[in-house]
Amino acid sequence: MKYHHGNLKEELISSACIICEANGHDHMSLRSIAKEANVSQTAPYRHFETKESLLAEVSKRGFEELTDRMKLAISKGNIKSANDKFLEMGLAYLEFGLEKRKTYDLMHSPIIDKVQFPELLNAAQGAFDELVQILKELYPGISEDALGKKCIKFWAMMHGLVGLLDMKIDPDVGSNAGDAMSIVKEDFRSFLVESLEF
Amino acid sequence: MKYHHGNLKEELISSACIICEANGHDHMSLRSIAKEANVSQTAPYRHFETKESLLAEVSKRGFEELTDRMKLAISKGNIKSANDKFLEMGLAYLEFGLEKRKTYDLMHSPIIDKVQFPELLNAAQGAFDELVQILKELYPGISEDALGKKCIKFWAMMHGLVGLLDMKIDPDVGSNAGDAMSIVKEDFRSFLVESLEF
DNA sequence: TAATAATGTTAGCAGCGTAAACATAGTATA
DNA sequence: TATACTATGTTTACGCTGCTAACATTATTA
Repeated sequence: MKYHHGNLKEELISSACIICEANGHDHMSLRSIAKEANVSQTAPYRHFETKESLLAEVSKRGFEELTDRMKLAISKGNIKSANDKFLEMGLAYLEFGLEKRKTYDLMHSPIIDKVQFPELLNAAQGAFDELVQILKELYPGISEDALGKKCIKFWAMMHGLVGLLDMKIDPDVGSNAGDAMSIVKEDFRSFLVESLEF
Repeated sequence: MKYHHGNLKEELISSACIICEANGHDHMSLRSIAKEANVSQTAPYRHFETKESLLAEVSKRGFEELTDRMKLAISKGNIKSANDKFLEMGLAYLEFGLEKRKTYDLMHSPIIDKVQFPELLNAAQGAFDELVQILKELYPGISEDALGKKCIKFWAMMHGLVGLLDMKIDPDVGSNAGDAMSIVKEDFRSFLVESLEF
């Protein structure tokens, strides 16, 4: 076992991501993360000023994955119309929120002051921008003001939906969350279609 | 100073409510609450099994206040149409969320497992039921299924809005949040009106 | 009045985030 | 190559936390 780990920062982050999704950010200690990496309790402080800044990194990766999923969803070959893209993106958002619920919670938790972490703010903005793009396609020629309001409305709705659906899904489903998702999917599709007609 | 406090449970709860809104639930220790009530650190354990159960009580009161505000908003003398009621209720929700942001965060925080606190679940349902009532008035003869979807949509939107607006309000406004609110109010009104036309 | 239940205190445990002092290894410069 | 410097690790320790156990006091009830 060598004194210098070599890749500790990266390992701490990915361990933190795993522990966060497994236990939730409120049952996650710096010490346990350090232990996972076979390193002393205070070693993380050579790479992160505070626990919060490590959590900020986990949150940032969450937004990056969310953005990737949203991008992927609208780049499938068979998706052509802006309407379909919007639906697929909504589903991708919902899927991420439900599959990675604990990470999603961290991403929206007030324990991290996003203003203090510009890169995190940036990553969050990246996901939001995907929605902006789709809505621009969906409502060509829409004014900036109206666009802004539509974005907020849909973003708020999707965010709220994750919270509500999570409450409603039978907790017994547990690890078999994929099935619950497929049950929800069709409902969500018609739900979003209806929203478009709002 | 008498040995028995007489009204400790109640005082602990109201102290907790104040501290929560002042510091946020994540900067709130049982010990500090006990100190506030001039009582030993472990005295709260005669009234609450765990810290979580005290927080659950704080959360419950939050939902009760929210429900009260929603009820009050639609019972004003000059409010007659279902449409106006809906608008006023939306504003009341938004106001509560922004004015009592830290409490609102606790109410939606995953650190409290609502399932373990039926009274809390009940209080949360109470607020939701207010929305259901208004939407029933707004869409008379609507099917249960369609009603459910509309409820979720609006609830999700309002919840999401609180999160978004809180991000956008200039942090410098600080204690003068009332002014920021009045700026937001008119926007929100037109925003909700537009939503109704969705 | 005596037993019991309710409600308080004191002492102490293990876990936490974090700071300070020190140890070791890799890197740049002479 | 020797030496200084920087980066990255460890050890130790502090004060705070939620919580338990054992004990003290008061209120209630038989």
